Amino acid sequence: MSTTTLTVPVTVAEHQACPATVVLRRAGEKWPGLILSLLRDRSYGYNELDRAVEGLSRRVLTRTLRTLERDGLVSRTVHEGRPPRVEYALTGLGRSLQEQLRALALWAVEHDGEIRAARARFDGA
Amino acid sequence: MSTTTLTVPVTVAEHQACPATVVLRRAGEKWPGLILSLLRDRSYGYNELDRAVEGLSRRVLTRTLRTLERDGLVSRTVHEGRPPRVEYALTGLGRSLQEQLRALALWAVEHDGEIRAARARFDGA
DNA sequence: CGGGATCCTTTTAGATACTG
DNA sequence: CAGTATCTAAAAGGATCCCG
Repeated sequence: MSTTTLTVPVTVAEHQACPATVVLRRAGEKWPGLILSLLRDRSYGYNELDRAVEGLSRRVLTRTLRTLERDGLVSRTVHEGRPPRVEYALTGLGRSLQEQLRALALWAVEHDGEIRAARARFDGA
Repeated sequence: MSTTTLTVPVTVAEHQACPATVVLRRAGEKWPGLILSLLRDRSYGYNELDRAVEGLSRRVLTRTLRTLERDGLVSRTVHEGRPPRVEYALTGLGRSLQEQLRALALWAVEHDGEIRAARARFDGA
């Protein structure tokens, strides 16, 4: 059994360079988590994603997909033909991350009541 | 055994209101994750945190602590005396979230190489 | 259909100075 | 010691128009 030691970075540079920080920040962005959730069930075309997610602008959708692709989380496959179709799907790495994010999402849903209660208490006082 | 179904919100409003989104966004902010990591081992005083985290401005530190406190993740205890001391510590809820975030951080560290390789591939092409 | 380019608004973070 | 107030900078998100 292997033990992984996770040291806490304390300087700005270390913190910013830490892979954990980078992943957390990416996950905390507005759309990537939602895109990864959708792709969990099946692959999507570009406009299909655009329609599936109301309120997401094409600029941001494109930027989000490029970033996910660059990080190896999502694959982009071009199918020639009429009309052309570009297919986005989770990679193995993407699926792996999606599962981690899902665990965090489940935590959030489970503890939502506690958080709301804490806020009510704080705001009341 | 209970089954929790996690539906994917598709509209902007749903997505923004979803507790999972809120938690992810908070976790993705620049400092909360680091603060929670530090508090995992022991409690800290205000200036102690300020010194421990190089490059974090007091304004942001205060705001971060207030938010964590409001969400019930961190407790703030005032010890009267000379000099006065305010002690910040994880609550049970905070500890619970910290463990989740730690799991994600471990994932990030484990898969950092894959992500970097994917980026190199993408940038090369 | 599947984008890229340009311009603008909102959100988040940081610098600096001051206070009970 | 433990903050607050004010102001500025940077990053994320969005609207709109154009193109192969």
